[in-house]
Amino acid sequence: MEIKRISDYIWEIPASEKEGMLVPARIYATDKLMREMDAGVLDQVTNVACLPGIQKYAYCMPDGHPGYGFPIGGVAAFSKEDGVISPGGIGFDINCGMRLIRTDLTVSEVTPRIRELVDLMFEIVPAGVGSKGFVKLSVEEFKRVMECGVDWCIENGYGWEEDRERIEENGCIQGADPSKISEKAISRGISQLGTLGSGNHYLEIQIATPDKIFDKAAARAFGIFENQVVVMVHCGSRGFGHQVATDYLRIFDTAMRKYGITVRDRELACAPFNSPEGQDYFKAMKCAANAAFANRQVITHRVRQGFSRILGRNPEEMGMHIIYDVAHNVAKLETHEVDGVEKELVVHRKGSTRCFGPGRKEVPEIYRNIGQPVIVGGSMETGSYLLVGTEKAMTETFGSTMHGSGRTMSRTKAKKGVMGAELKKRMEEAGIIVKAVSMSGLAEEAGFAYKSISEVVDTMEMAGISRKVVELKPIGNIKG
DNA sequence: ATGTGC
Repeated sequence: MEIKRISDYIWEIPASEKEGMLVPARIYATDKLMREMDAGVLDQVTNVACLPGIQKYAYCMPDGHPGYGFPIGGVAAFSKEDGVISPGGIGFDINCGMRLIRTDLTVSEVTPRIRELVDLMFEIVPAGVGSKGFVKLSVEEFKRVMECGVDWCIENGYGWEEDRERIEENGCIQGADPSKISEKAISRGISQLGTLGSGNHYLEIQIATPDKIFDKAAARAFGIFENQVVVMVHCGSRGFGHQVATDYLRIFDTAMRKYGITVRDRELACAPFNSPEGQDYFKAMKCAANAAFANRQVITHRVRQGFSRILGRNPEEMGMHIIYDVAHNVAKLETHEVDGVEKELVVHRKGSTRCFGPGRKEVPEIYRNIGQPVIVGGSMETGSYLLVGTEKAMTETFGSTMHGSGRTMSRTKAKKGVMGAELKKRMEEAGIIVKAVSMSGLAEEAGFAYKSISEVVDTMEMAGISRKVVELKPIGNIKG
């Protein structure tokens, strides 16, 4: 396949390279990241470029790796009028996302209590495959969670009024319709509120690394200072979103025949956005997205309680404000400029993050003159970043950036590379106290199984899409 | 990612 170099950080596969491509594909990467990019990504991103109604380019971010149909790290925007919606472009874990909670505490106050803190968090935030939460819901209440997301949590004592505005979509995407959700999805999801899940999902206690505050103005706006303790939460909609995706992939299989859509790969199953099937999925997807916002909210409540119990002060006194919560597996209706015209588009982000620049109405008022906070998780050994969106992202990538490190090897291969117990020991020697449900699950998340987060972050910064605000280093990790 | 797969 011919790959054209557009700039130091942008590569393009012309639409002439594959039959059926409607737009070119663009990949953000340095030379090194491009050389190491899985060939499956190039195949998938050019398949996406063939989908009806796609606008401008099919994108892949530098953390890209192959996923179900679409690459993880993908961004694709479709015309609202004659484009499609595709579960493969959103991911099975609908509204998998990141939340960052700040504190006024410093490393020296927390380090002496870190083992107790990790132990307590492990106890009060259920993790692992099939884990159940502490919140008991009736079917009617669970449907309220689907419709209201974080609003339900705040009304029921799981959050502060101010939390709402510090969450993408205020923690509640309008238009969620629980009548579009199967019984099976309800039965899987009803007991999972406030749970982490497994895989690379985690709760991490981190430090704002000294000398690694890159953007002083943004750090000030986000309430970040050197040696500060913050808490990062990475999880999504658990079995609930997974079931929604499974249900609608089946429905879309037949819908595609009905609407005469052909795709290069069955995993690209989609339906016209304006069809009844497409709209039903969009409404169901919003239910799962709101459940995921609520999931991270209940976990936040427990994080505040846990810190309070160990440190003997109330969460308000410790300044435990949410900095931001942002999805990296979701489709949204957004207005973007295409060929000089403002258009409403169905923007699919799968393993990519919204990163709106200053001024956009979607950016909370408290951050509007700075830009939207972007939370990206590295591997548990290497650290994470808080970034900020830019003006350039709005014109180049539909206001989107990377989401994390991106795997470089399979889970099976990672497990062969290190034993869980050995990794745990190595991490403790490096000052990271880790408590995991599964030791083999821990090994799958070893740092060597991921791309370098700093390389990926630097790529997006040099491309002008998102800017580094601060690097965050882990001192405690809870995972499934 | 996921009550881990044909």
